[in-house]
Amino acid sequence: MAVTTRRADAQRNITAILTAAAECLSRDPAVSTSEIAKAAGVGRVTLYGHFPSRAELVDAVFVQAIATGEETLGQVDLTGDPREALTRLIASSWHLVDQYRALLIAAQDALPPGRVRDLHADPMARVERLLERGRSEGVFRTDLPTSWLVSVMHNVMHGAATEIQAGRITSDEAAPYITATLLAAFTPPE
Amino acid sequence: MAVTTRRADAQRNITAILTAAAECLSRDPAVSTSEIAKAAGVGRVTLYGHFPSRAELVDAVFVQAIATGEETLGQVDLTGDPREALTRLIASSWHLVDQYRALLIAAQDALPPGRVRDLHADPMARVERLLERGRSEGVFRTDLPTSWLVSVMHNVMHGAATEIQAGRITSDEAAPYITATLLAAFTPPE
DNA sequence: GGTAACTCGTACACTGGTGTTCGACAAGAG
DNA sequence: CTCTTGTCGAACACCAGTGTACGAGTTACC
Repeated sequence: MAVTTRRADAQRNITAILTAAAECLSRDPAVSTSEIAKAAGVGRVTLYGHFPSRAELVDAVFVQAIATGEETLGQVDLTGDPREALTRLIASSWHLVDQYRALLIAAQDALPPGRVRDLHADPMARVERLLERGRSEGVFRTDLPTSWLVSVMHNVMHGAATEIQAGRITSDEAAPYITATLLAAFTPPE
Repeated sequence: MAVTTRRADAQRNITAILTAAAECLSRDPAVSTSEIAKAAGVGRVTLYGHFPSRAELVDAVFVQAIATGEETLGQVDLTGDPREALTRLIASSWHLVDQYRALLIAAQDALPPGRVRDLHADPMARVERLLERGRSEGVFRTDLPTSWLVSVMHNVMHGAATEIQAGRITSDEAAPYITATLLAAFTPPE
């Protein structure tokens, strides 16, 4: 986009809308554009002036969320013992999962099918790489496909987010629970 | 409800609506009442004659689904080695989870909060009982709360349903994958 | 066969969202 | 200072769903 030609206040509003949308969508995946505009301190018309449709706004927010998530995850040390690396990765990523839970739902029913998965490609690849390494070193099981293990990790983390929201576990317990569960699940049988 | 006073054709329509709704909601959690009525071969007005609102219809369908599920699960032999009992339980329940996936979503955003969980109490208790027994026999881990283990089981099964729908695993692979994963995850550490 | 129960289609009122149009106004860029 | 760019609120058209009202027609039950 020709951001350079944009006037300063326009640019300011765009980022205001983006951050407001991120916050609103993370609370309620079905927020109306009106509420997002209001939260951004901007008229609804202005919002539509920058984002042609609700879907494109959600997409932009989602892309941004993935980007900042990637930044965090990129700093995690994935070298050394794969089990310890996985522990570190869980500690960082489960928080993101918890945070962007509702946003993911919003993306899933506002964006065309496949789009969500495409944007998840990078973070997914990171997990896959670590799991593959662990498998080749005999630390993680190889009797199940890597994609399945990734799915299990994903779902257990989401489950933890649900449990927290329901008040059945605390935020502090989540990471250790997830770690204990996944390390056991990924250990080779016998 | 005074089913006895109902005329025969009315009773027929009610069950037709119920089964049609079950099928439609299992495909798309957001189907309109019009489509359900159409699928049941009934006018929309007739539907509203029997179910005062969409929510009550969804509730009725959900109650029915739970009931038939309970019937299936009730026949599973949960005695003997807890690990083998769990394997049998997974074989029966994961299919139900897969089948009623969309219906659950429909229930979650049409029914008052807590209602879904209330109706799940029985199937949940069955799982808990088995896990508790396994724990007391030293076969399942006790370093994590039972409720967490139930949650993990739930989420892994739902994940499998997602993977199937995405075409990444086949229907046949699901049960063995889930079993292998959960048995490992539930095994006491060390 | 009469009657009460039920069904049907059409039509309507209502709700809550999306996206657009208009014209007046404000603010940044050069 | 001027002109372009952007903003604003109000209004509008539109869509899709829910739930209701009516009146004519049909079906089961006794």
